[in-house]
Amino acid sequence: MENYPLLWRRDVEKTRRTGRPPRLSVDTVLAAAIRIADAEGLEAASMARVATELNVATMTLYTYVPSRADLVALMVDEVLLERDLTTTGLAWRERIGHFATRTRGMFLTHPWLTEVSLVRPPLGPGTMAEREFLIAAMSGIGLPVKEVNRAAVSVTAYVYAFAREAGEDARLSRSSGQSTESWWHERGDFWENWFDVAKHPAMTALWNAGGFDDEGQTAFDYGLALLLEGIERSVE
Amino acid sequence: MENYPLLWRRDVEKTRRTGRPPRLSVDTVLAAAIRIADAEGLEAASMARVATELNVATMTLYTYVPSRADLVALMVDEVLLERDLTTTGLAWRERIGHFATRTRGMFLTHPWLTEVSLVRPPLGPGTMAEREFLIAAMSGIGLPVKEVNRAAVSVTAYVYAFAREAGEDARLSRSSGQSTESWWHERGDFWENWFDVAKHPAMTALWNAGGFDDEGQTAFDYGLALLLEGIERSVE
DNA sequence: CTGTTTCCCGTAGGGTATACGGAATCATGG
DNA sequence: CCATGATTCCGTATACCCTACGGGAAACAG
Repeated sequence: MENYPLLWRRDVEKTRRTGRPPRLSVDTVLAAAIRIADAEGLEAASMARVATELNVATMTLYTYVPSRADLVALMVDEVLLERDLTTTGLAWRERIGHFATRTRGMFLTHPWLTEVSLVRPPLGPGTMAEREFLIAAMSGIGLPVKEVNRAAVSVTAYVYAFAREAGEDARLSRSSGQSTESWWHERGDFWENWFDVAKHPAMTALWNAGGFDDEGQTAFDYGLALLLEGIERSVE
Repeated sequence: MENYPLLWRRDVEKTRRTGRPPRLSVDTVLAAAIRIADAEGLEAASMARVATELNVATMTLYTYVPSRADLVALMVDEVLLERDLTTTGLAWRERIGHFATRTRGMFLTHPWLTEVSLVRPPLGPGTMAEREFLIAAMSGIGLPVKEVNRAAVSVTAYVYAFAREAGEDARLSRSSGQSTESWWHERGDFWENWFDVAKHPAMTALWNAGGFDDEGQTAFDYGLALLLEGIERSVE
């Protein structure tokens, strides 16, 4: 695990001359694995399946990638980088909005990201580009040095929480063939047959007052605005 | 899936008289599964493994639980409920703090929760108790009806994001036998050998200014305070 | 003892990652 | 044209996963 030469392969020149030339490349393998995982989930992108897709034997993949864990790490860094956060001439709050949109899109395109842990991330270009983007956005707006990273981490956690939720929604919808909306609708009888009104007075009251009529994105926008306003206020 | 009688089994009286009496109970099975998952991860709590632990054959478990998916759903609702959010006489902000502490503790005790999706949650007492607690905390502080649920959802997402992170940390630490701190330390050479200072000026500048010296909890507290202050301000 | 109900469980089948060692293929130098 | 060395390619074998199906065993009521 943690194969820096592979993660940073674009920055390293290849000095390969002799020997049997490879039929594939790391990027070919990655592209196939990501394509399968996008459509059928991370588990479907098994070594055997990816190999079949590329018309080689399973063990051939181990020529390009040391292990499946490494393959997944490479996949993650790849989609983080491909999200392409670069912007020009945007104010810091707009940059955060851009970050949120792109991150959500990334999870929707690659729902298998929800099946991977990011607390020990691949130390590759994708991860680094994300940190640089956020630290840059939070720097130079007048925040005390000690608070720049705190603000970046808070916002990241908040944005990722909702993006991940969207990704999980997409993943479950594809794998079960049923949208989450339809899933809830199918469980409409729960509220009549099992929900105990007496034990849940606050929910019941709010329900009767129409407090649950929101669309999906509303809560996200509400909280993000509070966070960003709070950060802005701590500058003045 | 979605077996309400099992989820709400405590509210349903058992009318069992005749026939061979069971050796186990749903709660016994759940307890064993949770114990194994706590110590070795969700995958380790396989039907075969749980059965072995209880000295019965694998297929015997299917007498108590319809499928493994149902077992996991029951495990989730169980630990959500056992978190026990009940409080008395706390102000709303303190209640949210209580929620955060208990939720974090739950993820630390049961790190396998990070391997389960909660976007289509088990509709059992644990899930409902959580929603009731949060809606109750956000009600009666003067928020417009439309904003009560938005505030509850925002805060939930934020709190869960950090709690989940703590759980993933615990899970990886146990499964790899290495703490995340030691993991980072082991990768200290990354910054010297692979990190491209020229491409990451904002990170580099902040690093040199000592902006990355924070402890873990600091960022969480920082953002939660902003969120709660924002909610409070929208009341006045 | 009989009838009834319920629990208990053996079998069988299609998937998974990867250590190891040998075969296939290519560029080069003589 | 052949020998050499480097590299890619891949067959095999292992232990575990979930669960449909249906028959055998056990306990209780009367």
